[in-house]
Amino acid sequence: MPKMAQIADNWETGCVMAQMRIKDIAAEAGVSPATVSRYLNNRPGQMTEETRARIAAVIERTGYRPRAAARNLRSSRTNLIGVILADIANPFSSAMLEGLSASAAARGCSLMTAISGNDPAKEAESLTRLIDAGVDGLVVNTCGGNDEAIAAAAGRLPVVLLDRDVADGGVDLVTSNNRELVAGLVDALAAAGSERLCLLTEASDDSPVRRERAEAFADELSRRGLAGEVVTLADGGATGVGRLDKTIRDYAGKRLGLIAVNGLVFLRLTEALAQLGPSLPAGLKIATFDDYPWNHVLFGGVTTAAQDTLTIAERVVERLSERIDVVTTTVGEAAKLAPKRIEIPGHIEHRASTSR
Amino acid sequence: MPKMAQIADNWETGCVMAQMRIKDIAAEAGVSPATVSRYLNNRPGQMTEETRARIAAVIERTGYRPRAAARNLRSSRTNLIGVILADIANPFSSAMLEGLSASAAARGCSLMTAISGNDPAKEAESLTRLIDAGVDGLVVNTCGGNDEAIAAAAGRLPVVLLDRDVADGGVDLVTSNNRELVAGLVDALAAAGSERLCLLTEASDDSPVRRERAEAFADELSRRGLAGEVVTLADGGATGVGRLDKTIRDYAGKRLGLIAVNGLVFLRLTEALAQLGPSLPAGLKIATFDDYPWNHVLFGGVTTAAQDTLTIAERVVERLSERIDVVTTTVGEAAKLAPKRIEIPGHIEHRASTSR
DNA sequence: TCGGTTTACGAAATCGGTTTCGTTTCGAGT
DNA sequence: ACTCGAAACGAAACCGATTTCGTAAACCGA
Repeated sequence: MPKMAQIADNWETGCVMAQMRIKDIAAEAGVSPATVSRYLNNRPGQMTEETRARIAAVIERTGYRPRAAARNLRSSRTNLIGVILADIANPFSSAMLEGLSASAAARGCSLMTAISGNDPAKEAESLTRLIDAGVDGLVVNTCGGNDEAIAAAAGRLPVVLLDRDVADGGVDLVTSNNRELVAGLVDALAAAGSERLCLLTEASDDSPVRRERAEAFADELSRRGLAGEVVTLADGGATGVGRLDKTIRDYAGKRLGLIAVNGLVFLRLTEALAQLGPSLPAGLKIATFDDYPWNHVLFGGVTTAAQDTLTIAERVVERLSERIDVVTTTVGEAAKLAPKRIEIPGHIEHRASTSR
Repeated sequence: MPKMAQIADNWETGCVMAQMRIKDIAAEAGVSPATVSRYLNNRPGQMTEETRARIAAVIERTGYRPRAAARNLRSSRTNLIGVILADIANPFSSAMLEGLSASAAARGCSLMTAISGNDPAKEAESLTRLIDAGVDGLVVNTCGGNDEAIAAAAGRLPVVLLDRDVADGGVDLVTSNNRELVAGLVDALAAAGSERLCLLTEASDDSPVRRERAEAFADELSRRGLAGEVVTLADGGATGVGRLDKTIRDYAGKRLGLIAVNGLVFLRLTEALAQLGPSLPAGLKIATFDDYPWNHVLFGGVTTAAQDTLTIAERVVERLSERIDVVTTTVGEAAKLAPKRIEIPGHIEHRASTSR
């Protein structure tokens, strides 16, 4: 007769049957807790096929599930991945979360998420909260302003940066190949006959991503000998729209091509264009980063630099797993993985807004 | 001299200093671990102000953080809230996640998230994975098809449903006041002069939310003596667009008013309208559920039934906390909270698409 | 000054797994 | 048949906090 946990009768009674412990299973199967543990984690130390079957049967029958807290305590591993996102309203982040969730689940891990809302203080707080909660590793899409804290965290546990790098750069980073995407959009506009190109950005956005895209844009222009500039919009609706409006009017009919550096800027561009009329002014071509759903619909389709979010997510989790394995395997400070920068190719969705 | 953990020297050496345990802190402060624990959880049993200060000083100096796994094991509480979302691409879900994250953090909890992607199998798997991970409670935005499993889960731990109910209904639910929102949109269209109203839905969407909105729509029409119907689009782009297109052409010029039952349907509506021309056909008025960013921009602004996502999130966490407190406080099956349905009022954003 | 009640705190049990280490058993080689 | 090495498994320590229970000191009114 097994020793029962709590109030519970366990079997064929249909009643409460709360909380079996590993020793109950062991007793019922006529083995030791250690053996059941080995079964649960299919450990190298094999066991008789018969033993295995007996344990399996008992677990099946009782519906036993090991308590994670106990396991975590002893093994100091939680199978939890912490994710800090700067801005969940951004579809890039949503898509990323879905991808991360799937990739993590495939490895038996769950996600603990925190959202900074682009607030460095919240981000810092999330960092410590997730670490305190005992995550095995951390995925950070930083909003900036915590570079030293993040680097410090990366010294204490596996960290992989998502899309946005930190200053000193000693941390793994997975990102899109922004330079090639910029080149692709410039290609599309040039092919559509644009002679002068503008990259539209926001003043408040000083992220490495924006900077990288702006630099690539400038390089690309000079490489091709095209005219153009980076137009920085003031923040807050009105001014930005006014500025845009002016730019567009100035160049209307002059084969202008516009690239929105991200989806938000593109929305503001749309707003400005709406004042001119619902279809694109003649000769104006536009393209944008970030594959938002409305890009399929607005202006009959907007040419878009789409990131391969699923692959990015998969590689982030993959890299994080590598680090986690290294940490839990190796002993000292030996065998540290060198920080790595992983670029995932995106692609250009050619749509009506850059047709000739 | 305190007994040190692991390799670590702890103080003013600037070196590794890994992993202090509560007994190290206790030893260094000259008290027992029990007292330190009381300090950490500021327990009723007070301590001398001097003792408190001494412990605080040691913790401050050493940067000690209690290991969550150990705490979880003993107290069988994790301060983790599980969240299962059906479709993260939906801005409603993103907004909800942000709200939940904030509300949970305010209560010292973290979020474990899973995304079902509208796949019942994934949802079921997420359910067990989160429960196994030891979450204190669960927030579920179900995709349907797991009603019994969810009800069963609600019997074992606190569960609050988000936006979508389950069949038998014995579970807490927080949702918007869909009936009033429907009435508000009908109001807006009627005020704009629409004589015949259609509610556009998708065949594949058989969610309780859609049903509730459809019923409310029918009721509202008959209450006002207005003509109208629920138009169900076939799924998959082309057919749906064609059907829409036909509906619109049939009624064009006849003071037709359209309501998209959700943001996705609205996008498809936009697609169909794009074929007719970029501005709304004369006499056609439109309105939609879900406050997506593009609603501000398309057609000069689309009248929208906006849900109060922040309040919904706050109330979800609040209700869940209540249940968690009850569970951890009371002993037997006594003092069970009765299931509760909480409706959070939303509001109508009146924009250009329903101006006269 | 003396019983009686708080208050402050320590010793030790406890949560439920994992892991180490040792013992027994089994099979193969000579 | 006997030895030896590997395989299968059990006993007990262990992870690091919380919590119960007990005790000594402080307080307090009569």
